[in-house]
Amino acid sequence: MVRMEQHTAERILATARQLVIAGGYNGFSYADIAAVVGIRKPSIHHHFPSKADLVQALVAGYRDDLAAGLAHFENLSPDAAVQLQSYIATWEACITDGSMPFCLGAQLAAELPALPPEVAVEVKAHFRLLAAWLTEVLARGAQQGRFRLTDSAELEAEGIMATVHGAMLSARAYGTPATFGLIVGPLLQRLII
Amino acid sequence: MVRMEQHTAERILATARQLVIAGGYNGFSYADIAAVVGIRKPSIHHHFPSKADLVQALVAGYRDDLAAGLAHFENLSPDAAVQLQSYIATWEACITDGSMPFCLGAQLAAELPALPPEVAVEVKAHFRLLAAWLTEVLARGAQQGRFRLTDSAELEAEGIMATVHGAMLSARAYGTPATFGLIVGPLLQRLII
DNA sequence: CACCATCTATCTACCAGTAGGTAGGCTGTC
DNA sequence: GACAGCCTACCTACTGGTAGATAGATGGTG
Repeated sequence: MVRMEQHTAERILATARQLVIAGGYNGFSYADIAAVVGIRKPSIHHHFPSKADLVQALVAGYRDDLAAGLAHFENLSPDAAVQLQSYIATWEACITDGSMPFCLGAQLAAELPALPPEVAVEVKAHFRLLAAWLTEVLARGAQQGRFRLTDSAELEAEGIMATVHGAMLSARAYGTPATFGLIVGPLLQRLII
Repeated sequence: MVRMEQHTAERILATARQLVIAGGYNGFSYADIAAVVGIRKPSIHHHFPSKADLVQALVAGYRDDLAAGLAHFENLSPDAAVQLQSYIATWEACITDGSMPFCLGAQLAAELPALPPEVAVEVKAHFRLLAAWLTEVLARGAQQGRFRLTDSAELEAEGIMATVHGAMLSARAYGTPATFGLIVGPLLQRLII
C-alpha cells in the first residue's frame, strides 16, 4: 500500500464522529465511513473489529479530548468564571462554525436504551466527568467570590449541563446556531457576580 | 378478519412512539412494530405507505396531543404559575413512571440532519409550538405578578425549554428518573414570586 | 332478497439493497 | 519471515418496500 499507517484509524474515528453527531449510532454504517476515508469496508474491521468497538473507542477518545480541553481552560486562568466562560465559548464557536454542531455524549445519551452496553458505559462516564468538572468550577468560583450560587454546586452544575445540552438541541431544531448563545448567555449572567 | 378496524393504525403508532423514544428514527424497523402489534410486516404499509409517512404522522399526532394537553392546563387554572407547574409535573410523572421517559420531539431533533425532510418539518413545528406556549405563559404570569422575569418572555421560554430537554437527557444518561425533578425544580423556584 | 362490485385489512411470497462481519490472499516494511 | 494494512470475495440477516391473493364487510341495483 501507498502509506496510510496508523493515521488511518484516526481518520476512521474522525469520520465516525461526524456521522454519529449527525445521525446517531444507527445513523451510519461501515460503508459510509469507507466511502469518506477512501478504503474498503472490511479494512475498517482491521482497526475496529465491531461497530460497538469503534463507537466505544470514539466516545472514550472524545472524553479524553474533553478532559484535556477542561485542563487547558484551567491553565488559561485561575479565575473560575473565566474557566466556565471558556467552556461555553468553545461550544459556541464549534456550533457557530459548524465544526462540531452537537455534543457526541449528548447525542448518544438520547438513544442510550438502544446502545450496546459497552458504549452506554462510556456515555455515562462522559456525563459524570462533565458534571464533576462543572461542580468543581462552581465551588471554586463561589469560594473566589466570583459566583453567586442559589443551590449546591452539584445541583447548579447539573442545571448548567442540562441547559447547555438543551440549547444545542434547540439550535439544531431551529436550524439557527445563534440560538445556543442566546440561551446560554443569560445562564452565565445570572451566575457571575 | 376478526375485526381489528381502524384501531390497528393507532396500535402501530403507539408502538412506533415507544420504539422511537427508545432508539430514534433508525432505531426501529417495520419488523419490530409488526412483532409487537401482532400483524405481518407488509400490513403496516397498508396504513403507512413508507417509514417517513409513519413517523411524520407520529410526530404530527404527538404535537396534537401536546396542544390538547397545554389547553387542558389552561383550563385547570387561570394562574400561569400553576399552568407551568402542571406542564413540568406531567413530564416528571411520565419520566418517573417510565410511561414516556423522553420527549419524542427532542429525541428526533437530536438526529434532525439525518431525518427525511417531511419528518424534520414536523419536529421543527413541535419546537415552535412549545416555545410559543411557554412564551405566552411566562408573559401572562409576569402580567399577573406571578413570575419574576429577568429577560424577555421569549428568551426565558427558550431557556426553560432547553433546560427541560437537557434534564430529560441527564435523567436518561444517569439512569435516574429523579434527576429530572432535581434539575427542573430550581428552575421554577427562581421564577415564581 | 339475490347478486355483484367494491373496499378494507390482512396475508404469503418475494424483491433489491444494505447491514455488520468473516476468510483468505497480496504486498511492503522491519 | 513475521506482521501490519489493505484488498477481493463472500456470508447471513435484515432493511424498506412490492405483488398478488384472500376473506369479510358494505352498498347499490334488478
